[in-house]
Amino acid sequence: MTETIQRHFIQQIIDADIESGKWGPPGDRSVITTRFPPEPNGYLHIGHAKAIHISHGIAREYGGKFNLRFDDTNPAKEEVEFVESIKRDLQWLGTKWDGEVCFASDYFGQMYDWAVELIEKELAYVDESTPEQIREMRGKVGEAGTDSPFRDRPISESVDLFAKMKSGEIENGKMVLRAKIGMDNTNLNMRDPVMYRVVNTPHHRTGDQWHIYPMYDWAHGLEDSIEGVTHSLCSLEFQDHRPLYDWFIDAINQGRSGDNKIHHPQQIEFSRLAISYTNMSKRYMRQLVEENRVDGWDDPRMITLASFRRRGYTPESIKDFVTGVGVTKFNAMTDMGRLEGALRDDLNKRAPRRMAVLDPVKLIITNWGDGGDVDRIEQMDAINNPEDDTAGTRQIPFGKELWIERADFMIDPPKKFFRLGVGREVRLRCGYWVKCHDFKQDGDGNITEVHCTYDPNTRGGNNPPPDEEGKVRKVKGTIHWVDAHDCIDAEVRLFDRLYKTEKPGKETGDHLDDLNEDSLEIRTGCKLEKTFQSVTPDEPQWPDGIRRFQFERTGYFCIDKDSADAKMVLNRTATLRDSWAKKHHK
RNA sequence: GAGGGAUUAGUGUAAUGGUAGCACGAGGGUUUCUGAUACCCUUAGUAAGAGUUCAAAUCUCUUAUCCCUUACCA
Repeated sequence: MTETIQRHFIQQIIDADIESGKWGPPGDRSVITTRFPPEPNGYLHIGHAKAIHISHGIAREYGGKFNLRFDDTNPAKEEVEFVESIKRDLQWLGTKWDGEVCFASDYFGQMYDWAVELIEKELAYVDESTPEQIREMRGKVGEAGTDSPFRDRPISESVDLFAKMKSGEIENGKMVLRAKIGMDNTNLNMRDPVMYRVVNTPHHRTGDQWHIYPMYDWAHGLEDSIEGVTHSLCSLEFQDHRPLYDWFIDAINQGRSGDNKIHHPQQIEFSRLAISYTNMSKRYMRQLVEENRVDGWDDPRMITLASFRRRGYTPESIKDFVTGVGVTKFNAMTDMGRLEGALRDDLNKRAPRRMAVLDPVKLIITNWGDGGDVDRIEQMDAINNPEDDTAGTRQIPFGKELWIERADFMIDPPKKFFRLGVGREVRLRCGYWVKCHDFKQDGDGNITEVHCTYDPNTRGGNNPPPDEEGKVRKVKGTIHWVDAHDCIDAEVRLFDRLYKTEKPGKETGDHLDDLNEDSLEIRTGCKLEKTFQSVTPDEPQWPDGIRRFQFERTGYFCIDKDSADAKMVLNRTATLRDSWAKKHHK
């Protein structure tokens, strides 16, 4: 059987480029250069992870280069905090950029010179119209715009005014530099687009050195060109900008020849990531943070990379997920469940097992003290991870009184309920088999105690020996537990989706209308096995330092940054799949 | 009312004129000291119509639907 390696459409374009020698000697793969160009105006989210993965993956695959470049062309919205968080997130993902971090602001001088060149070639002019007038003159879809009265001003006048804009003599909004392309273009982006505007705001890197800042369309292709990017990969909404991207580079190259021509990268667009029950809008996220509807940019319910990290997601699972969604031009809606699936796949293999009771009820073994040793504590062997032979074992205490999960006992259980009820027997994971004979309730009918007897022949969860007739007693269910006198109290945070609709904000236009008010449940008084914190030398370490566990039968958890020695705080990363619950919700 | 993209099982994604596959989901089963995991089985698709061709998911045309574009944001 021949294995066909599937190539997505961008890889196919690059394969063809390499064969034809478009960027260098035919067959030379190392010329391929990509970049990730975030604006430092917010935190990276899972959608960025897709973009990073595509561009970075291509550079690595071809043995080329991958740049991290901050597109810091708007000082009004950008902050150093975001530069730092973006670098941190990239490092967490395991994405290594080549060379030094790049900044668009490092190219401001070069861009300015090129802009002057365009003015001198009569391809750009300074416009003193107001923003409103410019919008008016741009026209509408389907009808042509009108020329600005400043469109044909003398070159020298534009050169002088542009210099004044640069030196800070002009107020915000009074003047812009525009490209002279044509006001009747069917593509509105091409109707004499603004190249520079005046922004008299200090820049987080260049301070007050500049008073004009380049617009995205003018800047982006030049940044790519300067860095020798071959394939400038971006999302679908930039398709209409590609003609402009090309126009600006062609305009600079107009009148140049040979080696004087600047490098002309190729922009290719792919569809951005969309996940049900979330919204990738930075504006929405910012609003949630600023209005304190969540606990900061790394609130575990958000979809920033920082929030996934805090919630306990692994970088590997995020990479697996974005790999799985593929690279196309189709506006796909990816099911949230796929992300959880990728997480479970990874954590199932790696997360050490522990026992924890989230909603505790006391279980009392009434025959425990029959030999007069009521306070006896036995140490039970427990396998740290059945999926990982190298993870070793640990010992956990077992005594007369245990905590079990409230949901594991029913007064009047249905036939298929494989847990406790009066007259039913279950296996306590790594412990003994216990049979229930009684229970206690408080005045409100809540269960307060479950009374059982244990079978000494079933230690360590093993099956008891066959009876005289050779029949082996069996038990259908296994439940988890924690020794009541030797355990740790903890706060556990359970998360549900932040939004209750598939496309937040779609219906009313305001995403806040779709906010799930019950997205956070804080449980206190949860009981963790005493040994939960002690990592045995056999157990794997997490490279990012986040401690992750599987609490058997309840899900994956990690230690939150709010934890202190006196108060343990855990986040539930994800539940385990639960076919029992699924069946009974129907 | 313009321009630019897109449309393949429920979802996502392959097949680039020559057998429509894969993954997830869903349903069922086996195994099991986690109702987890693992394994097995089942499930269902080329948006509609026309044309070119020996042959069309693939090329052409028409229609439908969805997304993007009317910032001195990126």
